[in-house]
Amino acid sequence: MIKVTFPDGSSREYAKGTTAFQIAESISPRLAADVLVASVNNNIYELNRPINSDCYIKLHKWDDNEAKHTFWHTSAHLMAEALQELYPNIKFGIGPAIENGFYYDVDLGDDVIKESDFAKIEAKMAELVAKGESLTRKEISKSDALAMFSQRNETYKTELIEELEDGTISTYTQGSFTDLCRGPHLVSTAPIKAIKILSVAGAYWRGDEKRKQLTRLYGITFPKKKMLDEYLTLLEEAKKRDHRKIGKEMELFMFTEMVGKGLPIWLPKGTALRLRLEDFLKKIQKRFGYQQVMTPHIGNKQLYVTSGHWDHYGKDSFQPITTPEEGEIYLLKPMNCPHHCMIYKNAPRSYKDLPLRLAEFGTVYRYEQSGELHGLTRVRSFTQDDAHIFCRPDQVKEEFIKVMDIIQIIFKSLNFDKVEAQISLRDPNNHEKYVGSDEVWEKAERAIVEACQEKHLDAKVEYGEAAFYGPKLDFMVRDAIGRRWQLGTIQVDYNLPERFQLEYMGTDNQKHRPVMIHRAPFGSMERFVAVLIEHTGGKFPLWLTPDQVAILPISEKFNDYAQELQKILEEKDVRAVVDDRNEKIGRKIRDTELKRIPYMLIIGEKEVGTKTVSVRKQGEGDKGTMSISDFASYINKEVESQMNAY
RNA sequence: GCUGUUAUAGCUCAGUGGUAGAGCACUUCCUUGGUAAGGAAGAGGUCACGAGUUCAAGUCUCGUUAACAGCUCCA
Repeated sequence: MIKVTFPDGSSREYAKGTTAFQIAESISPRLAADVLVASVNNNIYELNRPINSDCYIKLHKWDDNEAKHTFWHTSAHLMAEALQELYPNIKFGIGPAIENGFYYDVDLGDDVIKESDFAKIEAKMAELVAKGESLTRKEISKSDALAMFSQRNETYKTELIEELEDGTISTYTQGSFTDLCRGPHLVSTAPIKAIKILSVAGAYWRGDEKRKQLTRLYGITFPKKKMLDEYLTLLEEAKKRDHRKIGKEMELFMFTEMVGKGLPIWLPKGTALRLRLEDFLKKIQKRFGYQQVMTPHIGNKQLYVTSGHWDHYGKDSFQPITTPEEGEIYLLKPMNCPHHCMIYKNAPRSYKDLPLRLAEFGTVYRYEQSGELHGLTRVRSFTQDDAHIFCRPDQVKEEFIKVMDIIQIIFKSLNFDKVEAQISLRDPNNHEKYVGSDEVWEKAERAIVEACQEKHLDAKVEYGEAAFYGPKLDFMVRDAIGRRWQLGTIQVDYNLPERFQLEYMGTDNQKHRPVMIHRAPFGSMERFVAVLIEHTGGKFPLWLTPDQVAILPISEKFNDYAQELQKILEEKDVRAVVDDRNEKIGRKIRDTELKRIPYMLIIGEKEVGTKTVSVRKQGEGDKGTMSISDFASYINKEVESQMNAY
């Protein structure tokens, strides 16, 4: 007998070799029907795998991620089986479960899968599910695996097998389809009741641009049709928050082919919003001892040769600008740091001058690959809320922590609660990619890790993600459909001070090298505003929103009073617009609600007579009447409390 | 850059090789109203751009440009 312990602490005895499914059955038929996979001592087990020793068990139903993951992994195999029947010459790459669904990378030879083929594939998958095929696992030796897959001409699979260790290789078979796979899987495809192929795309084999591009087919499945419908509805809803859609609706920014792709144009309302964000940060930076600077949009090529950027990015950038004067070469600036280094060098610096914190809303130009451009989140011209802190080595950690504080203030005051932090370090296997000595890198990496520990920041460490000149700490948030974007960033740099020969005079009357910290709390104004739009669905906080109040006269007779009111509010720093159209009040309210303006003032005979306003809040309805000055101070108080939240 | 998809009025989108459409927005007129769409009329088009097939192309083919999803990249 073996002793099986359950999550609630209770335990039962079963015969050796009992399966998780039998255990579920022994508890309740309902559980047996719903359970998809089990964790046995924290390893995922198929339901039909015998359990041979005492263990801790957790039975997973759909709601557990373990179950979803297994469900989708099996669905990937099901899709592969369908593809094998539909495209006999197919070769398989890999087919994992992902956060929402699964994909399979396949080589179709000369065949092409188009969106119009999805229905056919879905139908074939459903047909296979109806057969009620079960999945069987088989341990297989490396030589047998190689023989089996090379006989089938599965070159991608054999490449994978070559890298596996003998004794750890297994296959899963359902129907006529056998896949190299570690598992685990559902015991049968029968629970897969709702199937949707989502999209098709190219994907490089093993993520390598230089290798063959395979066809990647994305899909998602559910145990119930209703769940699929709900998921698709959720996707539709998320698309309504897309910053590109809202940006157009609210007239915040635009693009035009005539100016060029990836070159955003800020419209008046978007500019107002952005300037308010910039002012907000400037105020904080002033408190933290920063000084604003301004530098040109181009710089001499020599500047970037010195910084090292020319070597690293010269070929993949906007190409140099030449002048009528022979030999003059300029580059559009792709970052502000070299300019700021020159500001540092403009005067001899003493240890007493440090830290020197130079801030600039610096517009930079980067030649992003055309397929990478994306709304405001990835553009070719953008403005960094950049600053460079030049400090003594002993000040690095303290300065780093102060920057973390600024970033926290910003995220907190804008209610960004789901921010993920990531420490990006060197790829330990490939030091060639980076400039600077090992010693300097280790020092910088240690400073970041220690700062995070000191601030109790739960940051994920990623190797190989560092910039070529130094390690960094990034703050990421997700957009409407779950894609991650980097916003705030802090980077320690021992490299540029070296290259630019930056110095300061120490207490010992000797020259020393300062350390440089690059930082941008928003990341870029473009990307930050994009993410802000998606987080708020365009309903910005009162202090930020371009139009705070809409004045809605009941009829044209009250338009004059409305104009007067607008002026009074403007004098008290309240941003108001008047809707003087010849429309009924119901219509004006509806249109204003849809424009996401936070407050509406309805004025008619009553209000004109008593010098009052009838207040309506967006999304909440009628709030009653108050005097004009009461309303203005009410708005100002709300703005103030939002801005002083930090 | 690569794979797939898309491009028709300011916006959202119909359109079967045979006279270019709808709703919203816009203009004018009527209506002068009390908390989410009042009524009527009008104007608005190089069907992204360039070739080709055809008696005839918004529609079919090819190329270019841009956008969308993914891959790769992201100083």
